[in-house]
Amino acid sequence: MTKPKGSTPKALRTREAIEIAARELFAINGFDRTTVRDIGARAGIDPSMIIRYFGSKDALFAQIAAPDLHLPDLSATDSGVIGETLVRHFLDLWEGDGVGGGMPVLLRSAASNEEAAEQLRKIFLTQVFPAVARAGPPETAPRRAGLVASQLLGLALTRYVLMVPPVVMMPPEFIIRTVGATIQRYASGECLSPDEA
Amino acid sequence: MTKPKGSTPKALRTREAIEIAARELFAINGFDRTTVRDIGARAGIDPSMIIRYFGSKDALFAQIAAPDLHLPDLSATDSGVIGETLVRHFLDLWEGDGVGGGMPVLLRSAASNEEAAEQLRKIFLTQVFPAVARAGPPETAPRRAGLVASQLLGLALTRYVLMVPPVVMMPPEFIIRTVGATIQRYASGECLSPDEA
DNA sequence: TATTTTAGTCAACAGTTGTTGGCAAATTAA
DNA sequence: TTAATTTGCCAACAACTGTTGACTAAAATA
Repeated sequence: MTKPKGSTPKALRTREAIEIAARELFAINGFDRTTVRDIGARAGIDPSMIIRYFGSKDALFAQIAAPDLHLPDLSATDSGVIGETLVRHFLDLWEGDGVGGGMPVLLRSAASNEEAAEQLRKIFLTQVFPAVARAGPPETAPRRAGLVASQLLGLALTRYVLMVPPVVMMPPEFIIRTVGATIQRYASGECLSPDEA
Repeated sequence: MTKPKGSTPKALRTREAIEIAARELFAINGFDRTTVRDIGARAGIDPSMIIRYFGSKDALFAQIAAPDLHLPDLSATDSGVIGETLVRHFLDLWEGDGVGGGMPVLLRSAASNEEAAEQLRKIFLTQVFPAVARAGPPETAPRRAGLVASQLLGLALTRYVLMVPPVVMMPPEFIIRTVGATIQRYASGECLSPDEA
């Protein structure tokens, strides 16, 4: 035994270097415009290593672009501040360099990469949907979650990808208050007629 | 004289065929994943014609992706239905196959194409901004327009590009009412403190 | 009709892409 | 230290990219 192919300390270090470089480049340029040669150059290793470590460029992307949103349990928070809580959480996630940085990666790539789009729908389904669902009547849960997603992703798109000037300049507290109020209305369902599923 | 290089009826027909094919493919696959060979095949002509007619792939894209939103003059409409009017207008534009179809094209491509992103910012600046500006106090105009853009583009993103199921299923009247209310709040500035520019 | 101009095709170019096999160097295990 | 693996680099591949020039067929002009 004792033949760990790819788990020696040196291997783990370069493996992580590749992941970091890939995450940065995918976030900046998207999937298509990021080449394995670019990633290799940034990680300081030969491009061929990327294939040997991850099998293919697509496989590498799949491993990079799986962010955990760590959404808070909204059923526990005061129902009056659900919107603010959600927006604050997302801004903290996106503004920092944490693992949630996988979100801009997906947003940049989802436009032309069906796999990335599927990944984003999955995140929406498994993380945003349950969190929003508990904040209102179950019948209207899909629509409430859909509206929340449209505003939240629109914010991320205009602020981090398209970089529309006034949206970029807005201080976090301002966004939390204004957009938070919208999310609040969507999530609670106060904007829906009682008879529409 | 009488040497119109590219204005003979036959030339105009194939030129239009190229534009149509390009518009469709750009909208479906985005800029990067659309090749001149694909466009040529769909238009039924040799790929080299595309270069001879438009100069380059980028030039073709620039001509395709310049949609005119034809936004209504909101200063003339009742200030109470500004939101609904705007959302209804965008849905009509996007839902149909008209010239406004250039919007999904841009949205798909803007993620990885800086030129497309710039184009989208330009459209925002020259069309959405003025329309929204007249609906409230001038000092808050940039922020109001920014918020409007974030919700409007988020709607287009989730409904036409990412195709988040519940957002796709929403009937237009539902969107006009719910999202329209949000746009109304953003555009009028009723969600802003009076002292924040 | 004769002639000039244009539309269109073909083949090929130079560059870039993801990916692979062979070989030297370094690290690990004994 | 010596032997066994594995990390890493190099060169090259096949496929695909946008783009170009030469040549043929068609159309417009006279």
